[in-house]
Amino acid sequence: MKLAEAKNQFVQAWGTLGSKWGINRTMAQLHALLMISPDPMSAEELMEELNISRGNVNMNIRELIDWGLVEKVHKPRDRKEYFWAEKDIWKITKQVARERKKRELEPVLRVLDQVSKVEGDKKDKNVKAFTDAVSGIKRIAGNADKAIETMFKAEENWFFGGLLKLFK
Amino acid sequence: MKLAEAKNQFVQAWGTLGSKWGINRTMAQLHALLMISPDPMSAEELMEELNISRGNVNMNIRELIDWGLVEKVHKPRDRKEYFWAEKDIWKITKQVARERKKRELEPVLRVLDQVSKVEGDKKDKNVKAFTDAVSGIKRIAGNADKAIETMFKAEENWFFGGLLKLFK
DNA sequence: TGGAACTTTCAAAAGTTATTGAAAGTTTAA
DNA sequence: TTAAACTTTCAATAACTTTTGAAAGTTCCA
Repeated sequence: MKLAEAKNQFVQAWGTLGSKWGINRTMAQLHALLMISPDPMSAEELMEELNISRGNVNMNIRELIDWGLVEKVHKPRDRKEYFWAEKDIWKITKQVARERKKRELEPVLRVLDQVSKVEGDKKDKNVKAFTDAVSGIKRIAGNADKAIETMFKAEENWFFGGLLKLFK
Repeated sequence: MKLAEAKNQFVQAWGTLGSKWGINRTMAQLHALLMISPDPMSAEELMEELNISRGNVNMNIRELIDWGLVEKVHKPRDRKEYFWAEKDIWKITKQVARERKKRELEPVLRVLDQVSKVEGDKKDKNVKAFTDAVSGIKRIAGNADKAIETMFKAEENWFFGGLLKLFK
């Protein structure tokens, strides 16, 4: 397989994966493209490679910057902005986990705390089913939370070594 | 907080969470409703609680059944179908992980295997950046895959006990 | 200061996904 | 076999999300 073809397939696959996990397809494709680019890329190059408008590149790159996955870089003697993506997959994984935890897990945990204050007869099977379900979810979500926190502090080695040793 | 209000907030929160993770909001809401219901519910009850059409209930319940999270149940002397959801959060977690792995992780791993056969000069920095990125992703994805496989075999206790002990 | 080179914004258009509801299909029991 | 009670399907449409592109904004430097 030629590099151009391989790149293309990779960018498509990353876009599809992203969209199945609630990430804008274009944002994921931009990220894919930057991840496999040894050099920072300009808006023009990104527009060109993905056949999308300047506005679209701008918005999605901004979002990637907001997620902490991409940075602007400036080349000396060049007014254009270039974009560079973190390439260490372990750092990317941690960063995505950190953001999703903050944006999605934490708000739900707050609601769970609220609703677990439900008042009512503990003998009522409806109340019991509700509180049982909520406390179960809180328990697992709280543990997922701790797991992510630990991951932030951990070395890549912990994941590729320690965790897997535990598994076998 | 009254049960009715708490239920409502929970259903909304679960729906929002689902939609941010690529799961149809209605499907997630139906799941939430069934998780906190001590008894199986009929299509009518679900339509009523969520203010949605019969067709919509039917499609999304079918999807939940397909994900292995909900079952049809029949009551004696009643032609109606009722729906019941698994309530053990550990089983739900494992089931969701299993399905997403099959539907989303595995297809990507197949593409990664394909594209890592890229031909070309290993000295070319573009080829190098590409193969480095792809092999990094394969490595982490393969490990996530193993982690999920292990989770399938594991007891809930492994997660709530062993894993967390390792963490501290 | 003016204007070229660039980036950002945002309202409208296109594209995608979810929902409805009516019609078709199925099952049950008399 | 019939018809009532229920479920399923699917084309139309509504709702939502993404993308465009032209206009506005910014920055740089002659």
